[in-house]
Amino acid sequence: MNAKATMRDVARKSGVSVATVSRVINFPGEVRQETVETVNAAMRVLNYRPNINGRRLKAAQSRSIGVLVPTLSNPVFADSVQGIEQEARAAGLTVLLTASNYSAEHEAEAVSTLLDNRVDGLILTVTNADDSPVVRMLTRENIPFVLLYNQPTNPDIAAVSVDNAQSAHDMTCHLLAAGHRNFAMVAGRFSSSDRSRQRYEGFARALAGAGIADAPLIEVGFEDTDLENVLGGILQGEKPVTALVCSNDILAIAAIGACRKLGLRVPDDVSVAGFDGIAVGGLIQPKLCSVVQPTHEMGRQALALLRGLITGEAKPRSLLLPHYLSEGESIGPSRLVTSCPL
Amino acid sequence: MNAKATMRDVARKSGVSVATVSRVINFPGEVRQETVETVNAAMRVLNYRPNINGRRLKAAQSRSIGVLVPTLSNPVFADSVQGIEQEARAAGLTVLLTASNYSAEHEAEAVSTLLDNRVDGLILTVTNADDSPVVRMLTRENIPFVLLYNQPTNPDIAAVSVDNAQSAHDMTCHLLAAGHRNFAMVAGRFSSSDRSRQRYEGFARALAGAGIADAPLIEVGFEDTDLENVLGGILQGEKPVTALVCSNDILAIAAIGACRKLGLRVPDDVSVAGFDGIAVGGLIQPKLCSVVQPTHEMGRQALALLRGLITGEAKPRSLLLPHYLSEGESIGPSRLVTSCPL
DNA sequence: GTGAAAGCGCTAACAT
DNA sequence: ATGTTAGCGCTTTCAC
Repeated sequence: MNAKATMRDVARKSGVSVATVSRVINFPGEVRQETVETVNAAMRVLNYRPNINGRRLKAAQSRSIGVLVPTLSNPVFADSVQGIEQEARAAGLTVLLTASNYSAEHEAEAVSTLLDNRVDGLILTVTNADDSPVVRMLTRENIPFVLLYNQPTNPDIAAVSVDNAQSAHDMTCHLLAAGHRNFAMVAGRFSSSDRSRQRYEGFARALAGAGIADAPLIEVGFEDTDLENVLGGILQGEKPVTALVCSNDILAIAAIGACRKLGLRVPDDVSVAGFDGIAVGGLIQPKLCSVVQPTHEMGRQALALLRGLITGEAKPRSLLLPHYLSEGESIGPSRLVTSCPL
Repeated sequence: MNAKATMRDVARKSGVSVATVSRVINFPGEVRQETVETVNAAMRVLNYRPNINGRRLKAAQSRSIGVLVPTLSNPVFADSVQGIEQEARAAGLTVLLTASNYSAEHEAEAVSTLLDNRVDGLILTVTNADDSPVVRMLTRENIPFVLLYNQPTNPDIAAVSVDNAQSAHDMTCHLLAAGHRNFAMVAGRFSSSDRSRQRYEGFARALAGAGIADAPLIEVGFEDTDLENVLGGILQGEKPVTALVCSNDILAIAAIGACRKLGLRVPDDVSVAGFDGIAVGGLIQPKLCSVVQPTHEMGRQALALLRGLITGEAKPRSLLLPHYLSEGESIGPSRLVTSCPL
């Protein structure tokens, strides 16, 4: 039925030319008031809706942006997408969304699809910002883009993140100050997340500064929710770990669950620290101690920066947003501190 | 620099016509092998990328779909979007995402923007499926769409959901069976969520069946995370509520937190039930007892149905997917059950 | 197997 | 203030 009225139909119906209709839509000020009304009436009657594809073809820009995140299942990403989407809506930009499932292959494909869609720019989280085919492609093709959560070494790459290494360092020092000496880190696969690696580096550096060199690193897949087996060994050995630093909150929450199953109390027997500061961390028992990132704000800022890049008003730059340690009951003093004052 | 090679550039470079280039892209079988290779080579050299807007303008369909959810901050929506996105990617469809923040006004605007983008169809969760300007608009404009989570009365509207009333009924019966007689429901604003209302109806019906008529209803905004004040009254009065049914898991988790702050133990003093079955519910202590919806699968099915509607192979229909009660420790016997066998 | 040309719906000179 | 017209990049008859 409603075979989509075109501008011509509107023009015909209101007895003007298509140019005038176009003007009514884009620059109503340049058209006589009376004509404007006639045309608007015709549009309403015909239930006219401009075909954005015609416009885009002409304008050579789409007023849309692409967003690529590893997954929406981790609230840290969902929240920033929420922030991006809000800002984008306010700016009249359409958001095209895709997820990579932490796979570098999917990343490349997904970005390619986004580019096929002629997005004006992209916001994305890649597995490894310092060695990314996607980043190279975008740079080569001269497409405005902003990395989110990634913290690239190259300062000429636009990025919005927290200082991953530094914040992991902070968290580790916090645990050292609580008397812990026996550490382990549970980290998402480095090959899937440079953030995870950077956080590990901060962790290791803090320990090195305290003269601790033997903290085990446990890399896990991002789907692993059952940490019981993998943690059993280090938590129950003869030199049991008392402080578990996790590279994100999802892992931390899973770790707390695993501890419990192993009959260990958190934080009495083992302290658990997380990363990201997702909302549920504050709702669980014990409240999760975490490095809080301003996720929503990061999304907004990423979009703001991207808009600048698109218009050419901004140059690519790395934004390091402030992080902080949330208060939380998942961290306590080391049970092994007996007679050894720090 | 890279002023975007067009099909003409490729044609010129490879000494053929644009028609042939187009064929190489769309029907390589119809072109001589040798030509195909020449053209492909030219495309590679020129770093050619088809302009989808030209194609869309011509084809009058966009191979894109719009997705509208209340928020991405609730995992129940984030997860289904994840499911939609996965399926869409597999089907070569682009996803345009927007959020309404539970506002009917935003809904209308957002859908309008999506339609401006000439999406082939939409998947959306509206505040009230039975009285929705958006649903009317889509129906009028004859745009394929599938409601997600909404459970409309009209069976001719395509929808994918669980049976909200029935599942709330199930949950309430479960609590009745545990000996509870003093109920309250904590529900998201009915004006923002028809699901919430439907769940309340199931709740009320179950209680009516048990001869209980005075269970308080507490409607809260979707941003309310602090339930302490609002729950204090009913949990500590002279006839304290022992069973709290919440219209979603976020509320339930917040409710458990509130109980704790009020000095009440869950489930010893008060049982708390949730809705949705989000993953974190299984990670908190006590494990949340909830009505589980197959969120991811619902997203996938919604997309599958939408695809059918778009191609015309399917007719609109309401899909009711099975729900189940998760095991959880947030529900226990009523502490008031002393000598009163059910 | 390949090319010429029309046209998708829109915008923007340019003309009146 | 309004109309005419030439494309934007692509697909698709229809010829050859």
